[in-house]
Amino acid sequence: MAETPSLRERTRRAVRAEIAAAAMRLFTEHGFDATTVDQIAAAAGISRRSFFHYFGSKEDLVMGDTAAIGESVRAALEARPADESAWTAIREAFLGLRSTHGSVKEQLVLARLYHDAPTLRARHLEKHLRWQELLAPDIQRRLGLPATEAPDPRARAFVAAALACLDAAVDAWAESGGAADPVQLFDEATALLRA
Amino acid sequence: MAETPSLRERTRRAVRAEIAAAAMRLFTEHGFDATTVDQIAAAAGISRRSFFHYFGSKEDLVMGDTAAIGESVRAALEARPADESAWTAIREAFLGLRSTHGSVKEQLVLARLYHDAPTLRARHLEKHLRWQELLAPDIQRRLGLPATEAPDPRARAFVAAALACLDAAVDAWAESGGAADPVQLFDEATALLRA
DNA sequence: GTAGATTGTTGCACCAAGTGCAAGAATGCG
DNA sequence: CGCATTCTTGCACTTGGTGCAACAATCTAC
Repeated sequence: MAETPSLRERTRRAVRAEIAAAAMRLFTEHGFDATTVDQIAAAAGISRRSFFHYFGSKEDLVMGDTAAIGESVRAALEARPADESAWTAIREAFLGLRSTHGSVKEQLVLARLYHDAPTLRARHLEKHLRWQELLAPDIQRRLGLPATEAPDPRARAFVAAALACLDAAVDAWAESGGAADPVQLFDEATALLRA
Repeated sequence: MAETPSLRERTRRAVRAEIAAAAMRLFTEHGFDATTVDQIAAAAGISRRSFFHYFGSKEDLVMGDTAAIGESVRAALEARPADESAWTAIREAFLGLRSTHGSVKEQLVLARLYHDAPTLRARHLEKHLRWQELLAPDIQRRLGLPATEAPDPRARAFVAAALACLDAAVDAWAESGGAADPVQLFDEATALLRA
């Protein structure tokens, strides 16, 4: 099943990983916004132009393939039992996100970056907007709303609210240095919304 | 009460209004992102450099003083009866937003701009992040959560969810061309969250 | 009205993120 | 080995945005 990637593909991935590693080093040291693409390229031993050959933007270094991750969340959501409630289903779909990216330590570093780099925060929120459209149709069904061409605003609001709970939970988890339980934080946040 | 502004202040405001008007004309015609600052400056009969003397950024043309508006929402929220529920209080505080900006027609144009200009959407979401911090303390009290130094993540999630409902409602209202009732849309969205 | 301080306007140079293009170097593959 | 493909790079350009300094306009006090 695992098609062996060509040598070119393998070296390409290796270079990508090297650039990303060099960038993360700089980001954690000087912050995301204070690090320029020129510095990253220099640290990775490539030209500025080549950097943009590997990553479409500085944000891409941190964010990964947001479209693919969004798709995986949608798939996880749609794989939940059809009669499961919207809240439960989206909760379980979100849980799958924990395993997709690197180690817990790396996730903490990323969460910290997201937390204090304004441009990253903005991109993060834009990503959630796209996810909103992606997840809304399934949620719309689970909420008992009739299927429509464009997503029902109520379903969109629901997904956005769930993502807001997720963000708040991850944020609080990052601020606690990894001590708090993000799943519990999420559950508490959603519980309070319904009270 | 109304301190007469100096001549300087009055002309400054007049110029600001002129620039904004010229910009809105270009925005509605070519879109926000496709309109450059140079074009706006040229249309307003000033230099590019002077434009940035009046507005800190292109987004400022559309967004107004976000900090001040956020403050007004916070004030409205805190002015609600102390025993009012979080949902009701924030709903009423949001209602005050309708009267602050121009006519309904202008609001529709703005909502449309927000809807299809990615950079504006991003700024809009960043603005809501700041409002989140602003409104969280009061909501935290209304939710019966103990007061803390940094806002409780549950209160932040609550405010973010309410803002998400507001956004969804305004968005759907704009898409309907002003036909739908945004207040009703908001109420339906929040009701569904609690079900 | 005029002198002087304040404020507004503008051009210039600069930074940072991107993008398109085309030349040249490196490299995988037959 | 040679050829075609791909990688890398430099260069010029766009767009938003900032700091600086010269110059013009205007307000104020005498």
